[in-house]
Amino acid sequence: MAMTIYDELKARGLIAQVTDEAHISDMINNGKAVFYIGFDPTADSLHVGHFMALCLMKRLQMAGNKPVVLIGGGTAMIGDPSGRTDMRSMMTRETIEHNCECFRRQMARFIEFGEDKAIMVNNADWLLDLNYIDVLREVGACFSVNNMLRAECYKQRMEKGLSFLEFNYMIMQSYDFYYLYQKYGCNMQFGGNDQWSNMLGGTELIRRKLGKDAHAMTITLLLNSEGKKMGKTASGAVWLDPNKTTPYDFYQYWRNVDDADVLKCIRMLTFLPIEQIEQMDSWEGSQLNTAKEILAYELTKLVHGEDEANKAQASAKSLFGAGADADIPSTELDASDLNENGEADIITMLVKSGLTPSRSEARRAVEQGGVTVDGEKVVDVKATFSADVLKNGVLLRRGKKAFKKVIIK
RNA sequence: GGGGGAUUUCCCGAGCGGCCAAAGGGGGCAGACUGUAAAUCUGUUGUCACUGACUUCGGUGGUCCGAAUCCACCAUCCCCCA
Repeated sequence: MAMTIYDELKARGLIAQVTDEAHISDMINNGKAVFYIGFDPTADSLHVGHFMALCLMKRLQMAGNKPVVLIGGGTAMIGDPSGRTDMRSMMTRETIEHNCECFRRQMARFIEFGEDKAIMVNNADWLLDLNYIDVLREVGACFSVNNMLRAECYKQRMEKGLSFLEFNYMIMQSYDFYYLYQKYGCNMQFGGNDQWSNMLGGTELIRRKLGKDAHAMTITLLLNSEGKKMGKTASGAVWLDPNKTTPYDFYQYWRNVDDADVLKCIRMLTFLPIEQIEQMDSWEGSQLNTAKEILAYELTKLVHGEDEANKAQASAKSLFGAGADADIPSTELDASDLNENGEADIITMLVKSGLTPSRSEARRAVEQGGVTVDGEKVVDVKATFSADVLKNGVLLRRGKKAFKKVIIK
């Protein structure tokens, strides 16, 4: 007989903490859960962490449960201090609203919304109108500051200082759960592992105010073998928005994960059947390269669609191995980029193509032998290429992994 | 409200009034080695018109031939007392 959804989540290593395992597995296995996950619109695109949560929603929705997507238009006004060492900069209302809108659009790709399907709510709709004194009397009385201070999520901040504003985040999140429980019969909350104490605040509030049981479950954070959050690069998060992280870069991010992390990623992020994943478990050495390819392809397909996944894979293959020229992102130069002899110099090409952020860095890259044009290493910083050569486009490569086709109009 | 301390390049962190574009570490980038991995070793890491010039050390003024280093004021943060 088929694996239950709860067992599958567990086998994939997605479940971190639960309030009551027996009860929760019964609910979600039998489609009795109305669950919510909150997303604070702190940026104008979702990232990999959100993606995991969305996948979880999708899995549970497929098992007959009802998802409630909560956009934190109200809580974003406060800022969640969990796991942070400093205060978030305050966002304006306009930014928050803009971000909410971006989230909404992206989510629609993953989750089915509509009658009897998933619903989306924004806590700005109820939090913004709250009256301070009423809230204090109604829910403030249910929270023990002593307990809150003991919560793990505030620990780090106790060292550096925690503003009263942020201290209230937990109360607002708890209030959300309380509100959704009453309005939509939402009986369960899911979230990242770092949300555990905030989530328990909600179940506790519901118990105190209504005498009812509500449940919480957290998703394991996707950490790499060094214990750092995955989905981050030196230049920031790996976004789901193709304008912020191109499908090719997205593909490459996963294509390049450490050996030690591939299987974990496949297990936690893809929808490949678990039996198939078990087989890969025994792979080792360079065989893992295939696993990485699968991971990168599957995820790109989920996020950007099959066409983009194929394109990204084709580009990668043609650049790294043998293979025909495929879609490689290109940069066009125009006459103003040429010198008086009608030639473009290598430094300009590197900067214009975005392969290098400054001319100094471009110079260094060349000096260190990290630049090739059509496979030929460029050693001279002053090297130039004539318009004739560039007319057909050349493949400019910086290091092993950064490429651009450069064409002159 | 009172007292004390801090603010340095992507991050942490050193920095004597001239030898400071600023030690060291982390991270990044590039090279070698590889499997588009890890580990290791090497180089590099403000900008540009690059054997030189220019702009940086919370902000604004000042002292001085000369300031990241001294003074004044402002801002922000931390700690202790209330």
